[in-house]
Amino acid sequence: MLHIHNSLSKKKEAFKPIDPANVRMYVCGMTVYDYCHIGHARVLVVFDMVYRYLRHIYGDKQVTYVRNITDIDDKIIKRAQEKGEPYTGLTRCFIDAMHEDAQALGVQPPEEEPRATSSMEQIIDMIRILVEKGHAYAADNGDVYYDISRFSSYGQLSGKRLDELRAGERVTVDEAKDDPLDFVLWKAAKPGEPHWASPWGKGRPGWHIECSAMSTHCLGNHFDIHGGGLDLQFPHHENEIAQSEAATGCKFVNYWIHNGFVRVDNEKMSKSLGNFFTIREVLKQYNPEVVRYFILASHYRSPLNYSDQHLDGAKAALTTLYTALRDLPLSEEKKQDESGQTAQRFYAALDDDFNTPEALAVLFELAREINCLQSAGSWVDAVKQGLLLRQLASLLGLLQNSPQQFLQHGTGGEDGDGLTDEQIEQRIAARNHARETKQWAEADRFRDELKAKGVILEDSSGKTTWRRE
RNA sequence: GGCUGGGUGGCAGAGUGGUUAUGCAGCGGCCUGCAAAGCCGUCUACCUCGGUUCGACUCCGGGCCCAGCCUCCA
Repeated sequence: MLHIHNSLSKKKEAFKPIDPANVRMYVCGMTVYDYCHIGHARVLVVFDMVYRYLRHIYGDKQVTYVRNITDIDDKIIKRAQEKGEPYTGLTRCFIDAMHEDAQALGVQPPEEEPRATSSMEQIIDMIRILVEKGHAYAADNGDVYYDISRFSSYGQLSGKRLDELRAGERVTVDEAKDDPLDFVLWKAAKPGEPHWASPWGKGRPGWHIECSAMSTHCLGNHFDIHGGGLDLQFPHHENEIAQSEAATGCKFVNYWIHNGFVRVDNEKMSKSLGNFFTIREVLKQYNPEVVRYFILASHYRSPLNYSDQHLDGAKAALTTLYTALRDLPLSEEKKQDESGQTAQRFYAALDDDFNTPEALAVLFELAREINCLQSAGSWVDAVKQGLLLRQLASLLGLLQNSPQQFLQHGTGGEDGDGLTDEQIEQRIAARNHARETKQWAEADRFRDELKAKGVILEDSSGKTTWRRE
């Protein structure tokens, strides 16, 4: 049975869906004013894995995954002004880029991808309800604020207490607010800013309210899982709970999942620190599957240190797995029996709060078994286990490419050596000709030349195969 | 300052009150014309000080160190 570490209770809990026929998950997506970085890649990949696993348990049609797009906010407006273009052009560009990045990483699209600008009706509606219920107030400056004092359990998710927050020196005082901790639901538009009409005048939504409005609109007032990066826990998710529960009168979310940060040199990767690597930058150097493996090789709640060494390690590990599959005919579509111990251990690992490192360890043991079966000549069993390996790995979105494709062209970006497959094959033939007449120096020269260009030759069972390192 | 989370072998990274994580790297062997890949074997661990226990890396307490949140951020 699946257990999830719930940020709300800070404990591992058995996962019990509200309705097993429709398991509902909402994840906070991107604010689209720049390219996605590796931190965003982690959110995309981690929750894609969660999504895959939920569908495995409850059925493909029984899981609804919603991931929003924030396509209007201060930063978007600022960036568009800097670039001297309409904000819609800017967001369109980065939404497309995000979709490209996600697809490259093998991230399956969610069922719904609501955008703030397409959800104004629901957003305004929720603010109106909050005002009517006395949980929000319109200030003199045209903004509408959420009244924190009316929501008694505020701080539950982030483990914060109101008096402690107030004691902190970093809460900025805004004259228009009744309480410095009140947060904005509706921002009055300044001249020249994009705006929408509302009962409180022209303006745009605050950041937090859009997620409350979109999630409850798409998934209902009460749903199963809400996820996002750890940095959203406070104040974003805390505020979402306050807004949603005050507006609907229902419990908002049962399980909160937060993934850990990506770090660079032991420091959080973030836009504000400027120490980020964009996904597309990294993909010039590494195969997207390597990036995916790198992300899943750590537990989702642990910090993930980014470096070339770690990606090189991920590539080596993935090469080992693909090598085990290399010589097997894996075209068969038949589903493999999963009642064996290996598959059970794999699923037990994922059941334990999505322990992907443990699950990967099982895959390596399976790979070794396949290699042993192959060298023992047990081809039927080797193929069976090979199919099982690929079947299990599909839950992680790994090993779905052909081994040949990964091993020969998996370097990421272009094959940098300028050699075509035919040229490589020609040299292999020339080398094997030399080997037949025992001209070893000549044969080694061909191999060394290819090695210098990053092409590794391997002679096994009377055949020569090649791969790029 | 308040509140979280964490400190595991050369590196990365799981886990457990007494028994092999796993990957990469190293070493020895098998295989190979030689390699590579693969297989077998093998060496490096559990921040520190106390406590509980027959026994703790694993539980409890103190300390040190690191990261994060308290402000936009996945």
